[in-house]
Amino acid sequence: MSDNIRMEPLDEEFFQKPTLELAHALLGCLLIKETEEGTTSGFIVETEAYMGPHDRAAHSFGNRRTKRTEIMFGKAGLVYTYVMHTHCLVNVVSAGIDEPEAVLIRAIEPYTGLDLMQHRRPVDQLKNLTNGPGKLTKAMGITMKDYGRAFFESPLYIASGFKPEEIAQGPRIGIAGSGEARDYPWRFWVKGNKFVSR
DNA sequence: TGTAGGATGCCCT
DNA sequence: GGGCATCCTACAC
Repeated sequence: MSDNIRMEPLDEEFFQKPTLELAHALLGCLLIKETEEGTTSGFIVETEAYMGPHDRAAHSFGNRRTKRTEIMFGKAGLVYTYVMHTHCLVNVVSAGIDEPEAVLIRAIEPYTGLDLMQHRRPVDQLKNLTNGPGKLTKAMGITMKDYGRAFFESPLYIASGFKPEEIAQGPRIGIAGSGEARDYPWRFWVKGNKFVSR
């Protein structure tokens, strides 16, 4: 991990790359959320790509365009949050206008604001604080209010972090009912990082 | 207007 | 490994 971390948003252009490439590139980046309670941040260590109209596991499968998925049709770098059961999950919109693809942030390694994160989400072991998509949003205070924001602007943004030594790739999680799409190796993680969800 | 079903997490066997 | 909390969305009537 680099010791000269800059907590400044990446350029909008960073997000303008093919979705699978973006899912790769986001690993090691720093995710930052500023709230009235304080600022928390963590390095992205696990992502999943959702490839739009032809990906049965994607919300935008078949070009489904609803109030919920609308933001996926927007430009790369926008924030797509949605509620799953009792949790809020956060995605980075990718690809071009009218190409509803996205990258789900599945896990982060806590960096700053540890106290605030543990206050929001008390856990017995640190590794359980942010090792899942619903966990990290709660710890960082990411909610539906962030829907439609941009990851290249405060208060919820992504900065450069460290360059992962080795990246692993495999099938996505929690999409068993998505036919053949469940086997696509579109999940990426920092190999050996203990905050990866599984 | 009703209802089925999750890109989850947690607690129990 | 399985059940359930809990709630919004999508879609069927």
